[in-house]
Amino acid sequence: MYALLDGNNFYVSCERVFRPSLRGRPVIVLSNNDGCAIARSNEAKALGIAMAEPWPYIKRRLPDAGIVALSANFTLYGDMSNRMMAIAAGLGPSQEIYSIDECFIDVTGVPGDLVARAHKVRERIAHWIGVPCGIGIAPTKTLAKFANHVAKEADRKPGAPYPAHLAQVCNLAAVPQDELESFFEATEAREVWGIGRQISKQLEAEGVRTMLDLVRMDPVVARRRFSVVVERTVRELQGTPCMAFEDQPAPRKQVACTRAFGDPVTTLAPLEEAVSEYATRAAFKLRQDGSVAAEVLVFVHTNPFRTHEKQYARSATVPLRRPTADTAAIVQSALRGLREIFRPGFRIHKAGVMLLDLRDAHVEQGELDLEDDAPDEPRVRKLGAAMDRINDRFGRGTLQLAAAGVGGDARSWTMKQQWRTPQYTTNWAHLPVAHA
DNA sequence: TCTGGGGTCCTAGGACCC
DNA sequence: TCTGGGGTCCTAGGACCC
Repeated sequence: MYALLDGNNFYVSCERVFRPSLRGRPVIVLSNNDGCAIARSNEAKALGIAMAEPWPYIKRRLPDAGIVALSANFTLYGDMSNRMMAIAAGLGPSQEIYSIDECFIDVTGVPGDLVARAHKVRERIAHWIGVPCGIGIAPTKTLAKFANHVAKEADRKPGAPYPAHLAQVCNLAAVPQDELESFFEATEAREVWGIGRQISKQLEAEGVRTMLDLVRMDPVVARRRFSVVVERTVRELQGTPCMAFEDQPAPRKQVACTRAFGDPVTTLAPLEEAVSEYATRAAFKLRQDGSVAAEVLVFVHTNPFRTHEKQYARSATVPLRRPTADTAAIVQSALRGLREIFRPGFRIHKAGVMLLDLRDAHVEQGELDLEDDAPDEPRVRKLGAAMDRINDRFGRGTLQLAAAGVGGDARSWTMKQQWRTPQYTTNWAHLPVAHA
């Protein structure tokens, strides 16, 4: 038996904890570069603001709605997430953190009234963290996701199709079969976890419109007509667990740092700065994971939405001399790749660095040192660790490679973040000051 | 006259998720 | 003011091996 707990409108709820005046108002959080909406309060959803709707469109469409738009503050959300997850873990013996705002908890064998226990955890999170959340309980992960959906809808719009007593916490296993089927019938197939835009279109063509149609599908047919992925979803909806519970997160297989620019870039120099910075950040993530990379991929492309502009998109994969997490080696390789793919005459909109073919840093393939300039790995690692400690203590960017650029204002490529809120919980300098 | 059977590994592209 | 960023998994097809 699984529980799925997730924060309601998580990013907006985090912002509201520190600015209670935002409660009851339409609030949205924007993507990097203040591009489009990535989180919406219920009031914003009621205005018809869609996920990923570009901010300029929203403003033009709803100039007088009193919408509050905030730039994404991932440092804050990450810290609030850690706090929420720590309390959520109390729901059962093991937890899988699935994303920044949701986790599965294996509640198999937990004694007592599961629903009452879930309500207590919810209240504790609301009280201690200040973020509202919903909890769904069911025999499989896919059904737990649906139970969570029911809990949220019953809270937002009690009555039909989901009764008020299922608000906030919904244990699907306690819902009678005929009522359950009425829930399934009231839900479109595309709402199901794992059924996206393409598959739902294909399902519709086969006459599968509601979740009930999907539940009644023969898994063998699901596999033949679609894929093993759809088959698993169907089986999960029928109550057979097909998705592993991963309380020990598997090591990542790739690490990326990519950004769209605040203003388009046309020359090599600022691109080199940006790519150096992205490579530095990616290398840092890699060290945090305890991994090393064997390949660096760098890419640039123009803005694909500006169809009237000349388009250009290229990437280069550069093998590393030996697997490493050394910032200097990774930056050098990324820059080498960049110089290979750069062509003047285009308005470059986005660039990124990806580290591929990752391995465990503790498993090292020995080799004969036949070159004079072979890097001294232990010293390289010490240098990297020392830089990380200094940056951890004095702030990110205290020490950096000169390649990433030094001229503050000259860094025109940095993203726009016009309405960034303070890092309330992680930065002493951002603490509010009370004046007597 | 005319070309086996069984397998692995890699890659690109598609689909999905939050 | 004009469209995010970071991931995963699956599949088909090609190259290659014996």
